[in-house]
Amino acid sequence: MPTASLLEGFTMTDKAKPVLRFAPSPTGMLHIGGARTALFNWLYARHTGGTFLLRIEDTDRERSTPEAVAAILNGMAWMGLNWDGDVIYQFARAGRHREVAETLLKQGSAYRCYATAEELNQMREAQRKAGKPVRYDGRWRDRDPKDAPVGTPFVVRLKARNDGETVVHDLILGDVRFANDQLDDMVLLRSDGTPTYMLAVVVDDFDMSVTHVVRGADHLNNAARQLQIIEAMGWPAPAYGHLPLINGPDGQKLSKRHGALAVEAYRDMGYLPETMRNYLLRLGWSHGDDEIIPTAKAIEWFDFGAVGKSPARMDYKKLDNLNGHYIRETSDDDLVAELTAFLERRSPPHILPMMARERLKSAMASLKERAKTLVQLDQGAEFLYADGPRDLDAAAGKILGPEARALLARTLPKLEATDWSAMDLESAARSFAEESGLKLGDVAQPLRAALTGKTVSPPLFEMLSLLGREESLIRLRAYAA
RNA sequence: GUUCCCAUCGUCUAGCGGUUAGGACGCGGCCCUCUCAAGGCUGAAACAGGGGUUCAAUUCCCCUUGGGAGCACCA
Repeated sequence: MPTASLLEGFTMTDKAKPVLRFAPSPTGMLHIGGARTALFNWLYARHTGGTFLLRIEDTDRERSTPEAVAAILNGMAWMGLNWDGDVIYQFARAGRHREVAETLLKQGSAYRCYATAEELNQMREAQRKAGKPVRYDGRWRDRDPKDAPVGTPFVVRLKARNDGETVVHDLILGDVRFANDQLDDMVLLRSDGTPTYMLAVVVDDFDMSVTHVVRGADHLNNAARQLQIIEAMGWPAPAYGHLPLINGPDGQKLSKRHGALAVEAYRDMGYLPETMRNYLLRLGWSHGDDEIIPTAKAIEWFDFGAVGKSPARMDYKKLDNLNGHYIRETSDDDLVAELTAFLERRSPPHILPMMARERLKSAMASLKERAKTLVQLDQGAEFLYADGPRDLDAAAGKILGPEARALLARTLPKLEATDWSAMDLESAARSFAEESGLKLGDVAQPLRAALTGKTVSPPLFEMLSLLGREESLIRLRAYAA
């Protein structure tokens, strides 16, 4: 029976609507795979008007940390995945889990196993040597409890059926069948009396009225085992959906070696949450030929039927392209705010002066065309941050040789004669180039190098005008000879 | 080893028995152009292999091969 106290938190739960959950274990950051699992759960809940719960699986006291919990919550918040009701902490429910184990024990669906760790290791070793499948051999399954050694610690194991088969009806993979004799008697309660994950998920999902268990495909095998517990308790089974895993660009398992696994790392690399949602969604899910799928559309369209079955690889080039799209799509004001916040998050924080923000705002329309990430946006905007002559980067230094400096010097009077509007500046430069038998580009590149310190920038004459006559001339004169 | 899952361009994918096998990223070319982008046009690029089923297989079935996951008193 569900405990009353637990259900109180979910008064908003509509019994007729789906209930989904994301259930990470707080042993590390929210990584990209977890983020996608959370996203798919969230999308389906929002699509159906159902409920999306967050449960922290912290039954492993050794490895669970408060820092990891915070990281997961932050990651979810950044991704824009809001959950309904309060966060549920699994460890707090250990009493209830034990209660279920007791019930199982009482009704004969579970038994005490007194095998020691060394004993089990030997057993597995022998099985491996003999080339046999490695699994618990059921040595205490049918023993008379009277044989139990007194005062020895024991675990509680499920007395699983070993005939017939268990079928996982999967929303994504279809029916997956497991012969019951392949599944051994899993531990429900450890020798210290704490519940294992296998027991805890089943009990919590039932108590939380979860209707759809959607998680990584690494749990597919577990589904069969969990179904056995559910069957033993006579509970209704949830619908399952196992998402294919995400691999690294090389097709191998996504690991630290590929870098940047935590969702926060993507934030720090300058990706927008909307980009991450769109990218992760398309990694394994499709809607015809659609590529650009804003979150609102995703909610409208999402369904498990269109989830692919095969594992996908991360493609950073495509991520960049998508991010560039969403950066261009973002309003100039919002981007200034994003970039400002991004720079302030840095260590050490970079606080932009008011003047720089003003310039940023004016230049943003041009700047954002050229950036795929906030990092690139920052780099492209650097020349706006402070006054005075620019330091030249390598390429700009190469351009501003003696000849170019002389040309720059000859160009200056022509510019000074204008009203410093972009249009006037450009036509002055054009006619000067024509008179000198040069192309506009020949005249423009030295100007650009001196003005920005780089060979790449937003349109030159716009930038001259934006920086103003005074500031521009200071920068240009510094390199005119 | 064993159980389970998967298999269309380099990558993400559309396809749900009959298609010139489509789109996107990336790559090449052209156009635009003060640089770089953005944008437009365009090119190269795929049904892992072998058996069946069928008038007809990318599509359905089997095998092989290749990837991946699970096999703990972790989750």
